Amino acid sequence: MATIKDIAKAAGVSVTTVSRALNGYSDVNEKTRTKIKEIAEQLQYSPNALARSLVMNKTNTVGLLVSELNRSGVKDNFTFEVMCGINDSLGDLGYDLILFNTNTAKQKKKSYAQLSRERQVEGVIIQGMKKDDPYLKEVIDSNIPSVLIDIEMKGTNVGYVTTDNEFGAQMAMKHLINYGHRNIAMINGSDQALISRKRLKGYKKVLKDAEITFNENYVVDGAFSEQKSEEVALQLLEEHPEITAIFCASDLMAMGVLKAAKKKGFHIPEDLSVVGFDDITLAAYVDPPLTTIAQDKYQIGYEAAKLLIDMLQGKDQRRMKMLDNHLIIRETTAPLQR
Amino acid sequence: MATIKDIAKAAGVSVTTVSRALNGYSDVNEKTRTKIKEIAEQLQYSPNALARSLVMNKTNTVGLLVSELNRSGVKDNFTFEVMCGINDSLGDLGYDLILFNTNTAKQKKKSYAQLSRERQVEGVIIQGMKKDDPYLKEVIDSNIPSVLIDIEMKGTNVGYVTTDNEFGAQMAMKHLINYGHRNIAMINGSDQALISRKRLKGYKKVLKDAEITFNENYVVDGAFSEQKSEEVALQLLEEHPEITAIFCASDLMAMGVLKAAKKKGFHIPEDLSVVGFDDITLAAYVDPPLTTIAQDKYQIGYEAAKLLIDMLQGKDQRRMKMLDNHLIIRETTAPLQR
DNA sequence: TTGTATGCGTTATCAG
DNA sequence: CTGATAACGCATACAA
Repeated sequence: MATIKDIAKAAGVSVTTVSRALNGYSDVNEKTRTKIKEIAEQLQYSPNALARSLVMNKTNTVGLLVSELNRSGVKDNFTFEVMCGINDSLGDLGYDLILFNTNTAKQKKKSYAQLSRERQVEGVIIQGMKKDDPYLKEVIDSNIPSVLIDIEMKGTNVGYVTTDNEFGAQMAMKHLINYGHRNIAMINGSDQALISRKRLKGYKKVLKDAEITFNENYVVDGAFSEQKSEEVALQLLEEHPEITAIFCASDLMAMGVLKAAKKKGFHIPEDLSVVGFDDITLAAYVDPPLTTIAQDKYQIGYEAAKLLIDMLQGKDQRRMKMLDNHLIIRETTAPLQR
Repeated sequence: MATIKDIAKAAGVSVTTVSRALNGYSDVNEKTRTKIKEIAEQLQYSPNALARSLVMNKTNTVGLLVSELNRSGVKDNFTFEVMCGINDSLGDLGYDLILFNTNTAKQKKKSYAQLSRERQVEGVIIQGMKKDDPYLKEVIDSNIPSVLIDIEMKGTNVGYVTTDNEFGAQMAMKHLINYGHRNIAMINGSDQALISRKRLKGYKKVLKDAEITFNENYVVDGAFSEQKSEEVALQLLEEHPEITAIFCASDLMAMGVLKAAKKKGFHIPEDLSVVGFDDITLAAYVDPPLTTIAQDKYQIGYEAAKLLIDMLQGKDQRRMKMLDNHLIIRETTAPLQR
């Protein structure tokens, strides 16, 4: 636990000199510097980031706020991959990442600004927050630089990163239309999520372009849940036997549809084509492997961190970043059988 | 950015009094306290954890060091689930978690002790480290309280959390033996991992108990890799057609075996029984669903954090924790066909 | 080129 | 019950 003081004493100089020598200032005798460096090494000195941050008013630390980072939601590795991207990006940029441990109970006790200020983070990346989360308003109102993932909201100090959900949905739908499908249903996530609205928009757009009348009964809410989707899909297929394809706003929901189809004795993809969204790891492993719109989750995280740091440095004025998705054709889609 | 000073000024008292009032000391007039609290609220005050840590010499922060927290290794959610457990546990205990962003290049520049001291963490949890990682020695040598996950090493300030790998392997093997199998192969992970040795030990133990001679040609190295396992399994099944069951030291490797079996036209589980280890999310989704030894990954993380904090508080003398595993029978194992 | 003094925001000691 | 003062480890303006 050697401090700058110990080095100063050992080297017979003042702490000032040590500080400057170690931080590469030019106005220090090279002999002195080498001597100090040697001693520092000997003593296994490493600067106390706390003290430094305190005096410099700069922590080089970013907070990560993940709603409900717990047992649930482990099934899709979305969160984790984003996190890896964030971590790598911050590493490249010389920042550290601190995980905000919070939950609804704690949120009531401490405001967003308090949480952030307490830990003296320079900015925060926020993931998995619902649109109706009370914290969201605080985020916007606070002047803490923040980057939201998949929530398109901007403020003076707030930016976001997302993928092109609308175009992604269009790719999925075009794929189905090209395969001759016309009675295409959609299992969407909750309305609360912006991505749901975007994906619905893409769905409608393609229908319109293909001159297919939009049927609102064809769009049901799967709440981003596998089980819920299984239920609604079962009902949907029951009520509308003419449906030959389903576009799902997430892979997890698509997996629910697959289960529903199996229960009804449907053979996939011959009797029903299914397209998912996300390309979670499971997508390639379910039976049959899922055709889906792949999001580059790692990249989302990487760009989010980059955007945040750019914002901190006043380098980014747009405060948003939209990434491309792409279609992965596996085995849950097939040309329409006549 | 209100500080304790601002409050003191606004309340017309000294900073000392503010500090004590806010920290719940008894020796402060209740009237003064309420007044101070009001002002604090008004000013949206929250204490600067940095300053506090500096003077108290206590950061309430724990570091998490994950080897290669990047794109690779995302396939199994092991790391992530452990992390969730750590996060929750630390939240319960009032600690924060900071992610150490490190890689081999950075490790060369900065020692473990330096890394830890720099960030002033009170302790570190280490996950996914190989036994031959040069950092490991540093961990042991440093006096930084550390908890290793799945590396059974103890030191004055070093403890570990693991699951009962030997017994887990025994359960897997007993299951196969009970099904009548006698020619049971094993695909193990790399020798570098302690868990591999433990699992091998369990494998041998059960063979011995069942009075089956151990055949060293039946044990091959799958390097914890799906692809490598597919290769070695293919060769194994080629050379030893008498084998009717394979115990794999990880689910990922078991998935490789499943692929190999498919290539050979084997029907699972009729022609070959397969047992995995870990119970990663994919295990339930591969075709057919994998019989495996489940580890409670979340719990591993939870206990690791708990152990670390206990160690910090001098509460734990044993410095180790072993968790139970359990067998999950799915559809890759069946009674031996005669 | 080097040293002295000051301050970052907080808590602890001790005197009043 | 309250306040002045020192201290934590470091960086920096200013003086020498």
